[in-house]
Amino acid sequence: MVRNDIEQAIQGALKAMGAGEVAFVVERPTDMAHGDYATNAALAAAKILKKNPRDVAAELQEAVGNIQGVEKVEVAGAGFINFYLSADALTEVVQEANKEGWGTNDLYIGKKVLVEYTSPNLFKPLHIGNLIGNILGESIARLFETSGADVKRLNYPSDIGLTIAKGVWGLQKLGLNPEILSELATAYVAGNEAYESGVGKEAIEEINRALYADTNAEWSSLRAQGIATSLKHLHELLVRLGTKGFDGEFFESQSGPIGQKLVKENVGGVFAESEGAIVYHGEHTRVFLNSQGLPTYEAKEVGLFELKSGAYPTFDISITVTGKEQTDFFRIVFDAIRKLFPGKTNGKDLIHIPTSFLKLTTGKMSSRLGNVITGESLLADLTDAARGREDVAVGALKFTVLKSGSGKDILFDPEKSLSLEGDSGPYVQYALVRARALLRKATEAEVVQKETEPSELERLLVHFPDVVVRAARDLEPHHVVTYVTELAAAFNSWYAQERLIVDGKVSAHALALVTAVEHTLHKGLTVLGIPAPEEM
RNA sequence: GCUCCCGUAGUCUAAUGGAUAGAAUACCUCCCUCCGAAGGAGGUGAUGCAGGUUCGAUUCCUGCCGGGAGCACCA
Repeated sequence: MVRNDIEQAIQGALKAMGAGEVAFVVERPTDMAHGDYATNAALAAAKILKKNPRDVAAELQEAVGNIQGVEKVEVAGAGFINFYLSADALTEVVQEANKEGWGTNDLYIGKKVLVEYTSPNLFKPLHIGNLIGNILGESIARLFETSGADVKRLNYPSDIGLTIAKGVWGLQKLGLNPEILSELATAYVAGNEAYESGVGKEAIEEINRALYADTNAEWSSLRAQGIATSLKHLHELLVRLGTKGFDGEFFESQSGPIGQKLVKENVGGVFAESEGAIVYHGEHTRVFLNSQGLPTYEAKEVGLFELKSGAYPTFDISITVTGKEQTDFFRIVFDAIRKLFPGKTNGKDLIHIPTSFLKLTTGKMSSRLGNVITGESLLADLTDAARGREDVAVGALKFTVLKSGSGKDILFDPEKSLSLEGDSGPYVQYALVRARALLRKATEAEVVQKETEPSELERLLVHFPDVVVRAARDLEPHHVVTYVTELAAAFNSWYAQERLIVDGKVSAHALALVTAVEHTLHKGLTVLGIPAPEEM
């Protein structure tokens, strides 16, 4: 790539000038008028060399000499050096963009990465928060894959505990069918109300204990049937969202006992007893086993790590995607896990990626089911808005979730928040569909060689691989969203001004260009997990 | 109270310490006899406040104001 050549030329020139240690970047300028690449090397070196930045820039400009693929080097502004690619180099980029490996990189080559996401409670209806985690996690997994990693997708559903007991209570009390999802939801709501109001509290706690101990065949059976129904539904919904299947599923009913045992064995070491509970004294104290000796969420994470590292002992990076309110929790729990498993965690990254809250605009919610919007109903409403196209609806939802940095709150107005116009999934999908329609038409046209001026499109395409690398490095899919939106806008603008097919003839270069745009939009959407429709 | 996160056009949002803070939406003009108008061209409009570091600050530091989250037996 030309960028690497530029970097090396600058590095060499700096060295010759006695400023070899200076840190500099070669990046895309904010404005295309400033060229295809720009560097701050002169600005950075000026201080060390005790010279005027513009003079240093002029010297550097001289020293870098000719670089293959660079047509023009200019000094601008306070001391920036701008590089303009030659028409040949841009043509080469278009050729590159049409190859299979376009947009892939080797940032995580040879790394094994575990991405845990979605992780719902199996007796509660899947809500928007679960969807957000799934959407972000899937995109993170794809970013790793496109950067060379061996990715394992993991799901960690909650299949035991008070919530499950509430559902089982409701199923039994109301005589509902655990094989029907809506009845499962009704059972949970009823159980939750009974628990909150106090009338069913004792009965539900009894069920909870019996489920843990597996001492009541009827209750255990209701639980098992409910879990099976819920899991089946989950997997079906995730297919509709475009999530690749999970490589592994670990359940809380497994992690609990394992974590309990591990914590118990390390009292006096990593853990300590305090007020009858077993705690970890980290940045602040957290309870791992409650005073009845039962594992808390913390201990279950310990058990989960044992399960994960047992199934994938050679992992390099372990990602957990959950709500951002758990950020502090994971800081301490990961700390405890490192102390408990020094050998298994040495040299490995344990990373928590926080998902944003979806803030619901008030007032509109009372007419809906309870006070949550289910993933199901959201998708249905969006599909209606998208004229019956679920792939467009999924695109709109995913785009909205992924377009801003992770952890930032999303304001969600069910009536209008998920726009299908402007900065949106459908906008990008539409540009792609247009490009594809054009390419279909062009198959009937005669291809001719014709001189064409390089357009803004080529100059945008250049940066796609760098954008993917940055997104993968920062674990921030929104960089890709921003880029893909920009490319779609540039293509729509091009489309309004230019004609690809004139009198049954197409220029070979223009055809390659449109193909490259199509390919790049497709790759970009794919890495985000957004559907790329043929027509709409 | 302690800790962490966040304040950018009316709204939503981008900017890896860099050039004239970039989009979208809403609002106001235009553009479908022409490869798909879920589109295109143009216009109005923004860094909470006060200091500091730097050649250069939306970005880093300090204080204040405003919002959110977490802080012992829930997950």
